[in-house]
Amino acid sequence: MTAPPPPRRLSRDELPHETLALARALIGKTLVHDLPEGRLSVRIVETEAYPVGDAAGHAFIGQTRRNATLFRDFGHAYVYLGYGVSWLLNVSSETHGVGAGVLIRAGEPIEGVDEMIRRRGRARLVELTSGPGKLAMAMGVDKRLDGADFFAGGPLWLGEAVRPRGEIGVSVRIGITKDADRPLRFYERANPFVSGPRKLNR
DNA sequence: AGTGCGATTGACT
DNA sequence: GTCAATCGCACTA
Repeated sequence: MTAPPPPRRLSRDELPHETLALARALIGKTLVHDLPEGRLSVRIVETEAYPVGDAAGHAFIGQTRRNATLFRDFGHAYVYLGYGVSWLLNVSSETHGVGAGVLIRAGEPIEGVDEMIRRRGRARLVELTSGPGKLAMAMGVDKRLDGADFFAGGPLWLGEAVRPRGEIGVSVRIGITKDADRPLRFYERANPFVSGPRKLNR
């Protein structure tokens, strides 16, 4: 077995800072977490945008201690606990003082699959990272990484695409009640690691 | 101090 | 398909 070539780290200006463009651009890119146990990486296949002024976004109520990372400049990890159960990972977008971000909802396991299986307590590949809480758990992402900079040489980073991406689908976002009709969810069509009901994924 | 509510998941009918 | 678990946070008083 030959290990796949490591992806190159992306720099801050190789991705759009604007929220919707970022959500689209992240599809196909690599999310990496380097740990003592080894490298965990996924190919990002699903995202959701939470732009400025979006009533569904955590930043809508203004800056609080919980959502402070969303107001940092582009490229910081906003990690919060959803439903008291799951950690969810976002990338802060726009510029300092502007509360917006992109939720990373699903990925396709690339490296560290055995470790992901251990962390998830599930052996089936499709159950490892096909949802935002699952992805964070498999990738070893929790509150400790809130505020981490994706582009400062740290253990959590974004890499170039490891292969061309397929056609991108767009749908409404999953699990929200406010601003629920906006087409702000992006995913790679026909990718088995995308979350959500199949009818949303066409 | 008490209340209500999720950017979810997994178990179960 | 339905539904409970679980808890940090924002808000009210």
